[in-house]
Amino acid sequence: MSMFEHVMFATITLMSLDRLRTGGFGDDVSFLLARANALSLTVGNAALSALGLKVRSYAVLALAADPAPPTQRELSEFLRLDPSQVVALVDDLQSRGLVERRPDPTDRRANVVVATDAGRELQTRGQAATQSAERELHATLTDAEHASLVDLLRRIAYPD
Amino acid sequence: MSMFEHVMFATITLMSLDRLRTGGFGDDVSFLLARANALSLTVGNAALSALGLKVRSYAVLALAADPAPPTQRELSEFLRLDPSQVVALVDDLQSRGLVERRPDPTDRRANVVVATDAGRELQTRGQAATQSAERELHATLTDAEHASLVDLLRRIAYPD
DNA sequence: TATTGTTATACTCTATAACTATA
DNA sequence: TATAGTTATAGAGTATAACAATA
Repeated sequence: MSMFEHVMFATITLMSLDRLRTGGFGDDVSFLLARANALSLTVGNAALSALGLKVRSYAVLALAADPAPPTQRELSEFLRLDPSQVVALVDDLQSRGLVERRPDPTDRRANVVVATDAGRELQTRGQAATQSAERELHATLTDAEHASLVDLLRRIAYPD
Repeated sequence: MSMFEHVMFATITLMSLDRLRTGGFGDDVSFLLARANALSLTVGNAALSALGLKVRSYAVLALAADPAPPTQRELSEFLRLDPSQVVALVDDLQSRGLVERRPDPTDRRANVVVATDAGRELQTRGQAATQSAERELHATLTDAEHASLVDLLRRIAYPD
């Protein structure tokens, strides 16, 4: 079953799952987090696929387009990826001319990953695509609720 | 780098990532969702590993322990797993005597997955382990905020 | 000595298609 | 004709260790 079929099928048959989600388990934060994230990933990847990007590669590109671009090590920590996975992601984006590896002036071991002009252009389009997809996913949330969700998630995502 | 080392390292060096998460991208709901879920998964799997469970297998076990246990198809839809993955998960739990496949009285094609007594006992212990881990992860949230988070996540996880 | 990036490898998870038995 | 479960297989994602260059 393809992911698309799965999503459609799950939507169509969602009514029949009401009894499962009322069984106590369906209110588990970790479970809701997993399910919400799975939906978000599916929708995000679908929205980015026309640009040849996925959520992962878009995240790297977006951070590389930041005024203060990250080293590979910082990408690894921030995105919770193993350093060896960052190598593969950056290799791919670099081979497509979207990012460059530049020597870190303050540490010759480190590479700063910085978006090219083409990369910035694609990042802008990717941002529009993901924001549109996100709006669809959060359509029932008011602005205040959206802000509240960001605050609560941030406190879990970045335990201080 | 092992997952444990990664978590420790990420905690220690989190301060140095402040500038990344203030770059606009760090407030993305989809990104926060991914990061919060990754943390939740890591903590949950760690808490369950002593019981020989992971978040995935615990979820199946918990649903099988429900008074109205699910069919494999329902597990597939609810957990957003391909039916073939459910086969493997149930095979594993069944080989350990934690769940049984029972014929669905209303549909001879379907299997109802129901927890054994041993499965229920392990599920109880798993619930304690995950709840404890979850409390740690959400330590800074008040009860009202926790309830609010559940409500908001549920509206994203189950688009009605 | 410790850290950054890299390579290689094994492992887990996910996606896809084909099959069977029932509906 | 469609659905539930199963099997097999390929692909994507992840974990682990070892290495060269640099701190």
